[in-house]
Amino acid sequence: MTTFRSGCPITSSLDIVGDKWTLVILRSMAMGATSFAELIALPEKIATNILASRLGRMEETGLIVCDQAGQGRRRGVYRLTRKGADLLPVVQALARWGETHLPDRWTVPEKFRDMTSEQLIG
Amino acid sequence: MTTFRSGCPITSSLDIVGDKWTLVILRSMAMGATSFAELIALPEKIATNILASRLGRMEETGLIVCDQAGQGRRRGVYRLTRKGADLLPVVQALARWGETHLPDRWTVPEKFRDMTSEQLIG
DNA sequence: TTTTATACTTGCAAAATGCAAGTGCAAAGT
DNA sequence: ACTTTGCACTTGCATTTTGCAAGTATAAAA
Repeated sequence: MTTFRSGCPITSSLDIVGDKWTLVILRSMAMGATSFAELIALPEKIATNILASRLGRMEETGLIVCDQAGQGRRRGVYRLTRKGADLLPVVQALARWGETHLPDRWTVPEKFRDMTSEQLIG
Repeated sequence: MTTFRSGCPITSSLDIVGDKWTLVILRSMAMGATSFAELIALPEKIATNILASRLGRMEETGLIVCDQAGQGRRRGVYRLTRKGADLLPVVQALARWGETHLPDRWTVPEKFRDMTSEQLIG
């Protein structure tokens, strides 16, 4: 269970997504990733135990759902919920800041820049 | 020195501001805090060693500057740079998400919601 | 039926964070 | 002048989070 540092909505949001990996995973899912394997293959090289733990917490906090989840392994695809997709403006703002203020970064795809939360959950 | 996990501007931004405290400090400075003491008094209760270390790193990465810094203690006031102030959209997006999706959170001041980066550095 | 791929778990090392206490300096009080 | 108070830290150590390497369970493919 998440314990909030204060009632501030900014701090509380950070208590949920303000770790090293959650928003990176979210970015990748916004760009189309749906499986554990795809997320392991990212250039950022997240460790398997961290990914499993982050996906678990993101499911708990309602940012993602896992279709045909249930018994054993091979758990099917992860999808963003409305709650998760609504974090897109945060990620887009980070992209914009990085492109403006950090040297030699990649350019994000145009479609990502113009995307809306609605498009992600369709 | 910051080591980036990849060339992605989103991930790289998170390599700079994606820890537990940096954006909370930034929020407080956007709302007017300028001194160590004011930041220690926040409801979030950041520890003194963490605050000192975060302020140091924020200065290194160019998010803030410290006026009349120099010898000994009593280092004067911290101010946001343009680079730091430009993170305001990220914080505003977090505020919006928190107010929408988390229960029983405070409401951020209207002036904060409508604020621009330019107003912060004046 | 052996191999391969996916989706994890486990054990332990390293790094980040947190708590409590102490330190150095300057201004204020007496 | 001398003590006290407040500010801005530092230090030492405990706890939590993250990271690496290896192993495990299941199912589909060969």
